[in-house]
Amino acid sequence: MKDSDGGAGHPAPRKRADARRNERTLLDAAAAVFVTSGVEAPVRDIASRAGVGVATIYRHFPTRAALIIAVYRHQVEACAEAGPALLASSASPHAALARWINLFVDFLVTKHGLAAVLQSDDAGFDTLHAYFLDRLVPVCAQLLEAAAVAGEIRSDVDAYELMRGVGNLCIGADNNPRYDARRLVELLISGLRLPR
Amino acid sequence: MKDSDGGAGHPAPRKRADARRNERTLLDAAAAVFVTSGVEAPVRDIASRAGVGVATIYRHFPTRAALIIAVYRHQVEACAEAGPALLASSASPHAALARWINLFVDFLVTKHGLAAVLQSDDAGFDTLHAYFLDRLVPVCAQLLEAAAVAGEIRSDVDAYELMRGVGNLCIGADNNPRYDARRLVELLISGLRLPR
DNA sequence: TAACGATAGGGAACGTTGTTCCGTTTGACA
DNA sequence: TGTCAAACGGAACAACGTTCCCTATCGTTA
Repeated sequence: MKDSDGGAGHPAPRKRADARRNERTLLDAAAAVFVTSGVEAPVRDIASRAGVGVATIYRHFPTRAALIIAVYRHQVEACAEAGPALLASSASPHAALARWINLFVDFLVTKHGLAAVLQSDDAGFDTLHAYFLDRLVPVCAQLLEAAAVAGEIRSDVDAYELMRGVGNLCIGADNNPRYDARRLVELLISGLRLPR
Repeated sequence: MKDSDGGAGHPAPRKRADARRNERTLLDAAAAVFVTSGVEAPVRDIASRAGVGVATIYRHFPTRAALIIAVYRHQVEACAEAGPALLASSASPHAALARWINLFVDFLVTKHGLAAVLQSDDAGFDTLHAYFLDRLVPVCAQLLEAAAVAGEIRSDVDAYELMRGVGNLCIGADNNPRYDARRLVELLISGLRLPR
């Protein structure tokens, strides 16, 4: 975790005012374009929406993954932090798990194309991949562990695999009335129950 | 179903010999390139592998979807026909369903990138999408119906949704030792069981 | 067998994307 | 106010899908 601005950051020479202004402008523009055209919208679209040149995007966000991470960082953090909270407030670990997964699914299906890009094996998205996984897999693992200890689910489920699976199920879930990712994820989660 | 060649096809003026030869050559080249570079390999790669110009590809296969369908048609047909056979030979409808889904998963995970393209909302892949769905959803529906009648699974599962879900779970399953689509699909299928 | 017309082919050309480069502008500080 | 590094804009490059047009070839017929 690097200090973004506040604090006594010695090696952070503080960027120029126009640079910081443009960074904010770009984040807003990207967020807006992502909503309408998906996270794979052309770079030029984002640039022109922000009123800057394309090079400015690359200067601030060296890869598209970095831009996507910056746009959604807050929501991912919130999701990650909700895990322990749900575990504390829910009736059972399995209920907490189910609700947390729902949170994640809600996040994904409302971000046009994000789920698809998240599973892409394009090398450019490696850091995006890594960020989501690093942040969320441990939370998922904690919930799985608690539910397993409580004897509610089988104990041979890998958190990484489950997160990938849930992410996959969310692909194409937007604007398709015949495909409801939530329902399938529920099915998957109920498949976690101890066979008997 | 249109007659490919044999039979008394009146409106089929029989293509020129070089055209038929190139079509076969292209199918072979495409199959080979798909194996090494995935189904989204550059058109030029396929053309040069076949020793023809790019326009020749478009003349025979107007869209990439058409080419993919042509390459995998046999295997898809075999999978579709295996459904009723499994239903007849398995101990229970649920077992038949599980085995049939496994067949489908095995097919998908061995075709580099096919699962991803199958769920893509790119308009160019609509016909590919439609072909797979038209051919396989009815088979799946039949198996689901039989299992539901036998009281083995819940009856509120939509075949289309299940097929999409299984297809989604297969995305990125190749060359990733930490992600086993088969395991997750099994979880999903076991989630189909009647809650009790 | 030679000539002809339609069929099919090859590769250049076009449009769209991501990415990089370079000359110009601008903010920060003395 | 002058200087200079930081930041900018847009042109330029590369890779891709797709189309176009001229040429080569096949099948037929005289």
